[in-house]
Amino acid sequence: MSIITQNSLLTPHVPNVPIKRVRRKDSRPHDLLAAALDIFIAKGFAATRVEDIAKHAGVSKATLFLYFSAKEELFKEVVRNNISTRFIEWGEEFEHFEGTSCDMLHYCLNSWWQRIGSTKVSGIPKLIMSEAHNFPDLAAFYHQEVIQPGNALIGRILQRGMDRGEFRQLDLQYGTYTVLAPMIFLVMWQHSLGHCTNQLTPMMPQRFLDMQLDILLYGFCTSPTHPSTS
Amino acid sequence: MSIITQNSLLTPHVPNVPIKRVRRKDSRPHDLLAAALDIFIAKGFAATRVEDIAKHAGVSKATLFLYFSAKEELFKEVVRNNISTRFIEWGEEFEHFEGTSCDMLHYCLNSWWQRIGSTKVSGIPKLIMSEAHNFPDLAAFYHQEVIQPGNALIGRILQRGMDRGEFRQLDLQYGTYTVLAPMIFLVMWQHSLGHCTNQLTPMMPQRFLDMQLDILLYGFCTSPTHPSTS
DNA sequence: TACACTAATAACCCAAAAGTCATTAACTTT
DNA sequence: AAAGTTAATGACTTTTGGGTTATTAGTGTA
Repeated sequence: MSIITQNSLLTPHVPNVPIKRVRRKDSRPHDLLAAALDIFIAKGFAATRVEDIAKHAGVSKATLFLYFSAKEELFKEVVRNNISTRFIEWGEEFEHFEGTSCDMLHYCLNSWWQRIGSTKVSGIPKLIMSEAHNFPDLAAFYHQEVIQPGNALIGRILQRGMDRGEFRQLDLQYGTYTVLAPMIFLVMWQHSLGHCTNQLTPMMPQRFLDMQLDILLYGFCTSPTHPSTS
Repeated sequence: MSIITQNSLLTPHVPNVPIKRVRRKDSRPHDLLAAALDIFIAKGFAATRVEDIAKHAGVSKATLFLYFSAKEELFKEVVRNNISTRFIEWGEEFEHFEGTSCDMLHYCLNSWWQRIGSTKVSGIPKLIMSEAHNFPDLAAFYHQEVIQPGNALIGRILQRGMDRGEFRQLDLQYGTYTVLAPMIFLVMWQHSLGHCTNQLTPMMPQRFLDMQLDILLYGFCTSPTHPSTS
């Protein structure tokens, strides 16, 4: 933390030997967004220092502000890049989905796990839940950009299940929360107290999710037995 | 934020008129803990300024440090005062519980809601889940002081239910998580994105909890119908 | 080689905030 | 009421971190 810090991550060099400047206008935004994702996830929003992101991307803090007007804007862009895009995929997949609504809910949780839950991107929902209160602008942005489309997708599955007589008549809003809750719990747990517990009683997220899905479908479905995990 | 800030909350006074000092050695710790609870919950741990707590309690920052050696120690004391004490109550109540294990689980969630979930104290678990990663010491403390005893209590109910043939054979660990998840979700949601959603689609926690308990018991119990919410 | 053009940066500014300490003033005792 | 005790505080130190700006140095062109 003394003199050599600068650029030490990517181009370690002897102090007093001036650093070779590199011009890469095209790749900077991408590099910065990748670095931002890592650091935001590791530290949270408030605790992240913009300078760390810059260093991680191999540039100076001033360069970062050349490409993003403020810390909050940078973060928003990270969300758009890593999450918003997912909803387009899901939307299309759901459009053409063929199987039962049980399968659909199953598929929903599983693909969420593969694309978000099990990846580092899961740090973003955790970050938002954690800091929404201190950054109401970010909260509103995330609500509009992620929560609303996400809940709409879940609601669509439930509605489909009810329409096809596969699910009981459910309250859409609370039914959605019921699907959402295990995902939020998992994300929060793994990024917080999970680390304390895991040495003593390691938690296997897949297994947790399977169990939740089981109970969930058992409660939702009209037929007494539902098609178990295939 | 200029000259008058000092003590403005409790004893607003004209600038340049020196403040009357008050000596209340006995009540200071209590006052400071009460103030700390409010501010920590409102802002979170990192974002809370010790000086705000002091002002809220009607003393100077230096006075606070006279009674608590550091911000973290103050917070720990808040946890002990507001949560740890609850586990003594629950432990005793569970010792003498008479009814079915369904009732017991019902009672567990309901008294949690009344004593923690619906009160401002619910801000503490939310705070911990949010900031555990940045303050590993606090996380470890909370894990030992709250999570372990809490999980033990839940596990006790599940074990009791299995022993008495009321519940199916469940994995204790994941069964516990299944009970925990809706509580964590509720607390996180209400203290974060809940504020965004509540104007559009207000969520009624009681109703959410009832529904969760319903699904939960439906999945846990051996008898096809369980005693519904009485 | 000289000259623009602009990507990149070092150095700076300013505000916040945890913790410390010498000083002050309220209470107690005699 | 004078002296002693100690609760309370103002003022200070130090570090941190978001954002700005004047300067530097790559790159393409003639």
